[in-house]
Parts: sequence; structure tokens; C-alpha cells
Amino acid sequence: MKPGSAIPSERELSARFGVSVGTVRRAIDELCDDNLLVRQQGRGTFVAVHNRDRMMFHFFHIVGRDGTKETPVVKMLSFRAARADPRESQGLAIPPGAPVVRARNVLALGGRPVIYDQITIPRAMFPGLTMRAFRDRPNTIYHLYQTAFGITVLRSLERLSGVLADAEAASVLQVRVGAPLLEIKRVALTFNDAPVELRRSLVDTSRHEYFSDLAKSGQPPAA
Amino acid sequence: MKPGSAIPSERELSARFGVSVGTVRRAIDELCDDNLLVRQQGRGTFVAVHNRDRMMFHFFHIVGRDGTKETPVVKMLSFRAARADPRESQGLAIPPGAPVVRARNVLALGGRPVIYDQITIPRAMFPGLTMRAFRDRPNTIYHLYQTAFGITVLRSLERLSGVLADAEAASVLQVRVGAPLLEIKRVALTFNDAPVELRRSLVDTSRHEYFSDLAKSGQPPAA
DNA sequence: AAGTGGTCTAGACCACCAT
DNA sequence: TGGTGGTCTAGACCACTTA
Repeated sequence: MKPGSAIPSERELSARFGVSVGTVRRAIDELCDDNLLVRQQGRGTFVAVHNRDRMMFHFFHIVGRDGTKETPVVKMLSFRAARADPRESQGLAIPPGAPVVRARNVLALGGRPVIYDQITIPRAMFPGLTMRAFRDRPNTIYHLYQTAFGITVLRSLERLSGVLADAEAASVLQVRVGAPLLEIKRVALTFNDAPVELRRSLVDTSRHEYFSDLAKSGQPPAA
Repeated sequence: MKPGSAIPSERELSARFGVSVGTVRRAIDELCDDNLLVRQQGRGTFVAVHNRDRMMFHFFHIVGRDGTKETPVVKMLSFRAARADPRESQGLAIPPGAPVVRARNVLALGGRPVIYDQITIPRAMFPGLTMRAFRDRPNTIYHLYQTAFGITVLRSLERLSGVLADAEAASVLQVRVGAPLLEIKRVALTFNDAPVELRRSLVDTSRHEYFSDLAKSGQPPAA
């Protein structure tokens, strides 16, 4: 179904499939949990769209030291076709040497460069993607994936480390070489946990932090 | 109710409070989501206990570079009574200068020191806590909080940064001064999001990483 | 076999939103 | 006012555990 469109009402679905409304509700509940649908009381249930609010809520975890969250200003630094190196082929589940696109962005917060993103996506999933479309997109990158290529990013796995700024990162983030940075390696997943995008972010955490609210996880182990 | 004990069955609760079983179920579902109860089909529903599996699942996010999770070997380095400094008083919501305990642990993975924990707890919440009880606890720290002081840690907020090893951290973690470390500042919360414990962890991420699965968050914003 | 949680039914009523 | 999702009822039946 198309992102943004409404799905049939709970009563109609229950009639169509011969199950009770309560069962339909629980099925929809699960799809909402998986970020596929969004309910709106009194209006209907809609296929989720990757707008900016949604991206900020689900996929952007950098906050100021005072806890405030700010929308970053993105500037593209490069956009190049390449062949997948071993790490990329493993992370994206594509053959070694498969065509990919590598892009680099710098994200500014409060007017200062804070995040240096290195993005890799498989060209096979994004046929015809151009540098202009990538750079001049009107919305978020994930919105572009969804609207132009029908690929919806549902969740992401992130692995964080502490690293030192090399010359390149130091130049982009305007810190000295050897300054401490936070490294975030993210794999973005779509349906069936199929990998869509590999992203390495280097974050200058002198004025910002990565915020993690591990409130609710999966099933607790047995007692 | 006591941790580990069973709560009345759904049918009994529905009769006692004059509501339907379905309503009882949803209420219990919420408490399970909040990590307060654990269901076991065919056996009953139990008040959650902070055992080691549970701690590892909900509160320990350091994994090897290959993704394997290993139980750390904890060694206490120090345990001292002190007065809350401004950061501690703010983070724990206690008056400045209020009595606290500061403890330091080093956690080893694969025989190597990897995590240097600096823990602060308010003495008022843990009356009579001794160094021996803290060091020689048979289970996890959060299990001790729960069984000896009736304080159940339900969730935690973590803020991550990249930092450089100072002389103290370098000595504890056996890295050189200036080596990159991952800093994790955690506040552990109990009922009503009341803060229980402040913890600063310095992690040597040369062989390990912080793993974050942001699968399911709260409510998505409006479309 | 008896008791538990897990799933489902076929409704009722409420709160919210659009017209 | 009519349609939507949100909550709740009073059961039925199944899967699992324990004795």
C-alpha cells in the first residue's frame, strides 16, 4: 500500500476477513509497533510516512548537553559510485564488489559541524539515484528512499565506540587531530530485516551526546 | 508485592475487581511492558526479579566486535561515603551535600579490563549498606538493591560520548593515556521515574562496542 | 485433571474528527 | 451526524505446566 494512504477501517477489515474487530485491532497494533502504520483517533489508520518528525523521533539520537533535540542542517560533501568493499558487502548482504554509492554529509547543530556521516547504499536497491536527487531532496534521506524507490526504513541497529579524530574527520568537524569522537555504525533495515543502508557517523561530543532511552525491550528471560 | 512471588490469576483478579478478564490482561500487559511483571504460560504471572539474565538483557549493552554478549567479571576498586556534589545532587534529585556512596568497579570481559564504572547512590535510599555487602553480593548490584532495600530498577537513561583516557582510567583499563574511550552516563530509575543510581562508565571499545537496538519506541508523531 | 496464561469472538459504549 | 479509533465486556477455546 502507498505510504500516507489510509487503510480500511477496523470494522471493514473484520468483515472482509471474517475475524472479529478485536483481532483486527491487535494485528494493527503489531504493525504500529513495527512502525508500519500510524493510528489517528477519529480519522483512521495510515501507512507510515517518513517525514522529518518521524526521522527525528526514531533515528536521530544526538541531543545537546542540556537534553534539547535540534534538527540538523545537512550539507553533502561527496557522492560517488564505487564497488562494495568486504565490510560493505557483509553489512549490506550483497556480493563483494557489487555496485554501491558512497556519500558523505556533514550535519551542523547550532551552526557548528557536529556529525560526519559516511553512507553506503547498494546501487541495485536505488536504480537511477543521482547526486542531485540525493543532495537536493526536499525532505529526509529516508523519505527519499521511500518515495523515490519504495524502500521503507523500519528500524536500525547501532554499534557505538570511542575513536580519535583522524585528519579527515578533524578537518570536517573542525576539531584537532586526536580529539575524542563518538563513532556510530548503523545498519538501517527494511522488511524482513533486510539491510538498506550502512552509515558510519563520527560525532563531536564536546557539546552534544547520544541519548538512549532503553525503556522497553523485547521479552524478558524466564525467572 | 514481593519480587518473585506470583500474583493472583487473571480470573481471580477479574472477579475481585469486577472487571473482565480481557481488561485484567491488558493491565498486566502494561506492567509487563514496564518490566514489573513476568508472565509464564501455564504457571502464572510473577513479580519481576533482578536476576543476572534480566540485568544482562535490559541493562548491559556492551558486546564483542563479533556481537557476542558475555557476562562481565566485576572487581570492586573502592567504596566510600561522601557528600553529593552538584552534578550528583541534580542527577539523583537530592539536596547538595546529601550523603551518598561512591563506588568504583572494573569489569573484565575475556580476562581483560574493559569497563570502569563509577557509581553514586544516595545513602538515604540504601540505609546500612556496607562495603562488604556491596562487594560480596551473590548476584547483580540491581538484585542487591531490590532484595536488601526494596528498590527495583525499572529502566535507565544513558547518554554517550567519546572521551580520552586520563591517567586514572588508563591505569584501570590498561590503555595508554589519551586512548579513545566510550563514556556512558546512566541514571537508573525506579517507580515514577525516581532516580536511584548515577553511573559513569568508561569503556575500552578497542575490542567491544555498545549495541543499541532501537526497534520499538514510543508513540510516533502525527502525520 | 486442574489451573494457568494466550488467543479469539461478537458485540457495547465512549472519545474524537470531519462534514 | 456518521465514521473512526479506544476501551471494555463476558464469555469460548487452546497451549502449556504441574501434580
